[in-house]
Amino acid sequence: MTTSWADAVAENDDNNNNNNNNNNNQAPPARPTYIPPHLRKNPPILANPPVPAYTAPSLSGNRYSGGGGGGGGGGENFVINFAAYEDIPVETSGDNVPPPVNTFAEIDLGEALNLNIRRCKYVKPTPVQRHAIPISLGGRDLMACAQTGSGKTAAFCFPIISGILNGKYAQKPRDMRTAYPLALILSPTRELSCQIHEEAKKFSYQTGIRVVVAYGGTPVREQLAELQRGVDILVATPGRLNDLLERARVSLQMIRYLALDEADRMLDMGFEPQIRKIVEQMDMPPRGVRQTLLFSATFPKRDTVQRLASDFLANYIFLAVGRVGSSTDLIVQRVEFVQESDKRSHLMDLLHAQRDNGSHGKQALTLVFVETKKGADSLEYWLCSNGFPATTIHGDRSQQEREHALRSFKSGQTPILVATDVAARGLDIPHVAHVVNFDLPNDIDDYVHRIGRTGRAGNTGLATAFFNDNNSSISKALADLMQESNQEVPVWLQKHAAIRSYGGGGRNRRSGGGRFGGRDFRRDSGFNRGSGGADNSGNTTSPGGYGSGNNNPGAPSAWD
DNA sequence: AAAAAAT
Repeated sequence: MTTSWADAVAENDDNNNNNNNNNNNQAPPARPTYIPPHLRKNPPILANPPVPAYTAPSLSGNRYSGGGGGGGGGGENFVINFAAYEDIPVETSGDNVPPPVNTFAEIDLGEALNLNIRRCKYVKPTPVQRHAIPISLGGRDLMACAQTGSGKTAAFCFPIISGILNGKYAQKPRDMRTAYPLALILSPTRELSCQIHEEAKKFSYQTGIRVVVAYGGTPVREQLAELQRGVDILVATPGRLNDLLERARVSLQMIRYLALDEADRMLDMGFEPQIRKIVEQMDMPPRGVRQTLLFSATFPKRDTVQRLASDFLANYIFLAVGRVGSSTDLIVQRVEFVQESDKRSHLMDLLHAQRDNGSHGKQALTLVFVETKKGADSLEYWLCSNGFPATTIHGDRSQQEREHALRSFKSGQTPILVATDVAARGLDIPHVAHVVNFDLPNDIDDYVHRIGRTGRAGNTGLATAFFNDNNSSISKALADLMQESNQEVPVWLQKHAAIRSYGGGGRNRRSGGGRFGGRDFRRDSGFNRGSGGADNSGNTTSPGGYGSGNNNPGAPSAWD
């Protein structure tokens, strides 16, 4: 796997972190004599490391670090088609929304962070970054909707890092056993936490800020050791964090920043109690005292947003970044009517055809989504025994197996990955040529997430769905979505959808029906809208927003 | 109903 410059230094850094121990050797919460992390470490801040070739700012390309998931792999850089998102619809609402910026230079993120941004070859902020960073730097709470890969991680990491570097916080309690992070980033899957951790480490390089990750499925010992060396930013999944909190190995009383990634998913049934326990029932400072940033890849349902916002946020700003209509062309979506019993042989046909079309002897990466963990295992077995090298990732596999499967897939060693929805969100897997929805999800947002694993970063992608009568709940939403993204909708699907919609059956429409607009439910406050954020003139739109053929904001995007 | 997440 490609090892980026930042990965290499990050590893070196691990051997050096005993420099940083004074993190915890400090007196109980008092006021100001806090030593910012970048001063703890006896500078020379950023003296040695070579700044790799720095591409001059360009309007057409923004280099991206692909964020190595699964413990360091995949840090491939890829280029995002920037022109495609100059015209992305953006909505903000709330009191006194700070105006967006057009360049990183306009924001004072500090020298160290600026240098790291250049090292990561981030040339120009993405739309979500242009809006979210000034809002966060302004100390405001934020609810942001933007798809993964749109630069969300940086959008919440930059202000957190900058805030910690500039902050004058009370000293951390002196405590040998307990770690006192200043920022907490929660995410719903282990692999996603890994990915965020990797990125946050790159952004924090040589700032003295310590980023530690904690997630389950792996021995707790090493994570405890890392925590004891000191932690400023803790990235975690809820289960393991709760465990650490109960053991009093982590205290949240110093938390200044709380970020929830995939916030809508985090409040799913089953997750919510864990999150609430962490946020409301431990020792975390209340909302308004800490700064809270919620990021969601899809537009959360109305009641979810309201609950989230009213419980976790204080005087927040709502930000929604639309999807790129034009990039939809990069994903060709097909739907085929396949009976349950024919699915396997049909998949086989697809894979054969793909192999015959041959991308230069190398089989293109194919990601196959199924509904159940059991189904994933049995399909993997069947594929393997039929001569198609496949592996699988789902929640019943050990963490080791999961990470191995991901690596093996990414490297092309096993070019077919059978996955449950654990892999649908957030995970950055470059070079997926084909996404097969072997089993369609019930929720159209999950479909959008899944197909978004392909067609990334300017590559074309193919998404094939197997549809049968078990999927009628999604037919209307699927047909609408395909229509919106200029795909060919089979007549049989249109008919199916028409039956569903007759008499108000279209309940499972894209969450939030009118998609853009009307999603900040504090209708009484100001409502701004800007196209690409160039102007943030405070225009008031009627709820429903982008009705007038603007640019197809409901379509899925390739750069999700 | 399924998936994810602590041991």
